[in-house]
Amino acid sequence: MDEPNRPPRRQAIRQANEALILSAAEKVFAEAGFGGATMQVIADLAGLPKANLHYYFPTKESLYRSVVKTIFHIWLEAAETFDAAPGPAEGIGAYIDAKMDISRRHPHGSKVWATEVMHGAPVIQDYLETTLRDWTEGRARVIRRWIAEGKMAPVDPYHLLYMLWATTQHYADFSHQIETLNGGPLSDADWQAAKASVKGIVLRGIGVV
Amino acid sequence: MDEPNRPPRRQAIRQANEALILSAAEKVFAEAGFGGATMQVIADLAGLPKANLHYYFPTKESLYRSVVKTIFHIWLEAAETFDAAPGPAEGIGAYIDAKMDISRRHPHGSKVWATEVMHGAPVIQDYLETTLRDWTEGRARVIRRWIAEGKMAPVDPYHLLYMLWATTQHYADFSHQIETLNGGPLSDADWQAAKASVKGIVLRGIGVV
DNA sequence: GTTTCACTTGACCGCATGGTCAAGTTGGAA
DNA sequence: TTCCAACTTGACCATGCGGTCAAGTGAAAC
Repeated sequence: MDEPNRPPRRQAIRQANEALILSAAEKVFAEAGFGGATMQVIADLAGLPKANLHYYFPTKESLYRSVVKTIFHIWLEAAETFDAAPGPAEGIGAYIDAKMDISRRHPHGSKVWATEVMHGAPVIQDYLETTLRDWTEGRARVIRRWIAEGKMAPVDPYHLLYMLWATTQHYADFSHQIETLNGGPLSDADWQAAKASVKGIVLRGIGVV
Repeated sequence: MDEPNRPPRRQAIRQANEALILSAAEKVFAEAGFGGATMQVIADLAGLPKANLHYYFPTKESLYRSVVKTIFHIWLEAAETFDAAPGPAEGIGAYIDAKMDISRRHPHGSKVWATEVMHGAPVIQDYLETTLRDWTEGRARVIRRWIAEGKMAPVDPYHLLYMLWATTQHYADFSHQIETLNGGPLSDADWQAAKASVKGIVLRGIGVV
């Protein structure tokens, strides 16, 4: 972006504080929603005075916006797995793995994104209409090609993608419900089983393996 | 419950007003979250003075609680489809149909539920631990029986149920994203296609049809 | 050493919001 | 007709919140 020339020490402090605030904000926004979150609580969690938050992020909304964009870009990176794959077994299998890993490592971000979309995407509507639309159409083309090449069953690419998104993000967004039914947090083995189950049903469902 | 003896005319007014308020509250809570929703906005949407809301629902939280319980009971009714079915093709197929129909007819309620669970289920935790846990264990038993009878592939019942919940509710919770990608609201035909896609992938994925 | 400027922070402000209240109004029992 | 309880409603209050501000502090440039 447009980083002004800053001495390295200062810049390090800035980056560290911004990361601290973003991390705290992600958690608080996820657990309380935008309206329920307060700058004071975020400040306390970050270990900074409230006024300091407003120094780095002028308004609550600008802070929120940064949090939402962070998770979105993490997801976009997971897209890489989709592209270079020779067929659906590898491409979709790896995409499920990648998204499940993100659900495990960034559950807060996923929840913030979900809430944002449920509220009508007031701050990232433009992303939906540009970046996400392009990305989705691109993958849909790949899926249609695989179908044409006889590598998978003829399913609607969009509804398949919705199923992938829904299922993988469910493990982040509804983690509380899952953990309640599971009698506690998911272990490493539980996560492996979850990934295997999802991949098994989806891949067999689209005629692969 | 414990309805006091009330003259029929009065009771009709009461029921009508409560329904009016609940409907408005469901929409506002879904679109703004608990913290973002205001009693004033709900009152305006219901066409009643704010003080009147507090007459029927003493606090904002009690109103919210009623909204959450409403959608939960609607979902429980959809469970009926699961029980009497002779096998997974009919049982799970009908369950998907039922839940997709609910997503279409009650998108607001689904969003409120999703937000509630994402926030750690502060007001319905007991429901998760009792009603939902029992329901889930019951269906898991049915699925295991179907597997034992060779009627479907051996998949983990819980992860299968999570996939069903995630996928069907996605069409309600992420309706805004779906409509953006779709270029507008889903038509009757779109919904039919969605149901067919979901059923096709899931049923084939568990070795049915 | 001096100056400068990014950064820190406690105190403060205006406003919106959930909730209250007391004065009505209405429907129905006697 | 009388009376009571259910219901309605505008005005009001206390609180918590996002955001501001002005007085600091300390690291780097000269």
